[in-house]
Amino acid sequence: MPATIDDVARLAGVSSATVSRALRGLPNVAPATRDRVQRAANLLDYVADPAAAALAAGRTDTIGVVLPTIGRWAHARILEVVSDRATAAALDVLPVMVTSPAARDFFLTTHPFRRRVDGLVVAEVPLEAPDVLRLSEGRPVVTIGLRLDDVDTVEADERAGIAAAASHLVHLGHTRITFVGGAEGIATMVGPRSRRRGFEDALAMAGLAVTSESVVETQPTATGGAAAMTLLLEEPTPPTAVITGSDEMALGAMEVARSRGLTIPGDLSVVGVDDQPIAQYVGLTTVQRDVTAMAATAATWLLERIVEARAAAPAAGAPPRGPRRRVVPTTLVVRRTTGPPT
Amino acid sequence: MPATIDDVARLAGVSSATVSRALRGLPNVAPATRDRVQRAANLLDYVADPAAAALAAGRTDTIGVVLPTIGRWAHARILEVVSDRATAAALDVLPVMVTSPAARDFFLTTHPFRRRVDGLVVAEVPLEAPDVLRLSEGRPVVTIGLRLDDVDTVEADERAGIAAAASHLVHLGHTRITFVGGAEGIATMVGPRSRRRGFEDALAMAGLAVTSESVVETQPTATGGAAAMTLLLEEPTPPTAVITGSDEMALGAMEVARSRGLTIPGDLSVVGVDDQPIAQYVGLTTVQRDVTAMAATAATWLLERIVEARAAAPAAGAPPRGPRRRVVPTTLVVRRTTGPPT
DNA sequence: CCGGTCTCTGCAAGCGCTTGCATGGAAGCC
DNA sequence: GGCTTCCATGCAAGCGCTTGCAGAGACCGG
Repeated sequence: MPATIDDVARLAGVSSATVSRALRGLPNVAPATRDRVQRAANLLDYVADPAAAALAAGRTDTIGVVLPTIGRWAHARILEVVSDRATAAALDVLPVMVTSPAARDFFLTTHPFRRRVDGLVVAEVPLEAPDVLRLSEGRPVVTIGLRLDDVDTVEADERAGIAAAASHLVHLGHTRITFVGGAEGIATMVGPRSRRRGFEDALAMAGLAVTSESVVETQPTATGGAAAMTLLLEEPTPPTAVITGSDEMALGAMEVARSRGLTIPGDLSVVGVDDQPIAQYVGLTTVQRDVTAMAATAATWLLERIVEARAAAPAAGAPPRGPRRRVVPTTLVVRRTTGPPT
Repeated sequence: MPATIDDVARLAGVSSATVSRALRGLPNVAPATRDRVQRAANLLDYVADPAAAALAAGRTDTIGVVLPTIGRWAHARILEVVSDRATAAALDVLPVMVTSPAARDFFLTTHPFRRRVDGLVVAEVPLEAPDVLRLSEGRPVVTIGLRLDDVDTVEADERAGIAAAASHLVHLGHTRITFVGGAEGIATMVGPRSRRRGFEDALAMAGLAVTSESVVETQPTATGGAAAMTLLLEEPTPPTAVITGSDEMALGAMEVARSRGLTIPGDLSVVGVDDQPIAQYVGLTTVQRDVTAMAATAATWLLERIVEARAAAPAAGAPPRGPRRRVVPTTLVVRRTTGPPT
């Protein structure tokens, strides 16, 4: 039903090859011809069938984005920014959520992902190097918050950020500080471990002991933060300050504290991570991660690599440049949820 | 480089037609054959090229999701839920952001969207009926918060929700209540207008006059809410309560009020819309919209329509059932940002 | 035991593009 | 002015699947 390239060719009085070249802006098409073709295409409301184009040209004009969720702020923002950049480059975006191990396996084995994309960004999904290799099959990959050999990576300097947060609390006079982490055990993901290390750094520097009780683990959600806080408040000497792995967790923790009658920051200081827009409006002290910059960098790099790959296809002599790395700085934003212990 | 269907066929000792049928679970394949094919496919790590399949079969196994943003909570959540449902049905999702009029035009004219999807959900993007017709070209469409003739639609009962919020404020004793709306002027979108109407309903019922000053318009973001609040506080007799069009706007407004030294809810009561998870943790009184249910319904309907369309292709005798409509109820959730005026 | 039914499989024709190669004519060069 | 070079275009061979059609057995009942 929709017009095909042959319809356009007939109407413009040229061959379909010329239509293809004209519409894609390839060289060696006479201006007058290009014009005529363009007009014919407009008249017929023609757009090339992406499936046919993909099959013939061996490219999909799509980039994949692998994320643990879409609903959580940082992930949504990553998808949004990458999507923006991709659209500007005339590429589509294929988001895939890999939340559970089961989803991961299905995705790795059954999903025709690798056939569908020209490149992919993997954001904060705990995949091992072989998995990514399998997914990409030679296509360009950029990861966010995930360090793999020979793969472009952008990450936030969470270690420094958390260290700054911890030392901020120390200077305020806190001595019982707990770090509430989310998913610290995943090997390939840099965020969790480096957050924890930053925490230990700062405490050590301040001469405070890092006991097994000063670090707890939970889900990286508001609910997880709430659960952890509940447990902490049941201890004989609860902390006077907590640093959580995300703003969501911080809010969850705060709500529990409040409902127990604690004032913030009087009885409890709370620090989050991300500085999502909400944080400003609720006055949350937090370690700001420039998620936008991370996503933009990842998108830019990926697009560059894709262009490279296309150009290199005939030449086949691309200098195998080493992987790019970028560590985006973090900033401690002090607001109203931290103060001296009373 | 990757294995093709012929590789599998050769290895399994059958024709490619049989491989195709076996792998897709079509009938009329001997169990033993199916097994052999499956094993060969596994061995070669074969997955069918979606582009080739799409071209041959005339379907894309993809659904499009058109949204104004991905970053804002409700939109991210819609995308997440739809994506979940689609994955379960072995479909991919193609998100497209239509934020500006320019993006809209590009999208409508240049983007090969219609060729890429088997159906689409349009969520809170102000598109006119002809636009949607053009996009869908006969494919199934479901809209969220957007009422179009002959198109399945799911929406929240925002009118009732806002009315409940307004009457809640009236009962608390407020007489100077302002509604801060976002994008009320868009004709096809039901949310904005019905919110406003609900507001007027409740005020009229309470015998309060709806003046031109009791409704203001701004951007549907935190910044927009802040800007509106700033203006309101400069008036000689500012309102003692505001209802905003979203939780984000409410938070923006609250922050401005706080920074001016007003207490909440003492000096100012604030109500939002959505009840995103954050709202609970900041104690925001809000009109809860069940975004998850809306998105799930939209996804379910769309998938049903797609299945119908596929089945009907040979039969071509589908009873042209009228469009489905669902209005999801809203609930006023009273928390700590509303109280009697002092 | 033979024609009629099923079931399973293969053949081959596309699906709508892209692109290497060939062609013809115009332009450029000495 | 003849010959090379280059530009604009067309031809046609795929890209890797799906699917209508047909054929070959297997099976069945009378």
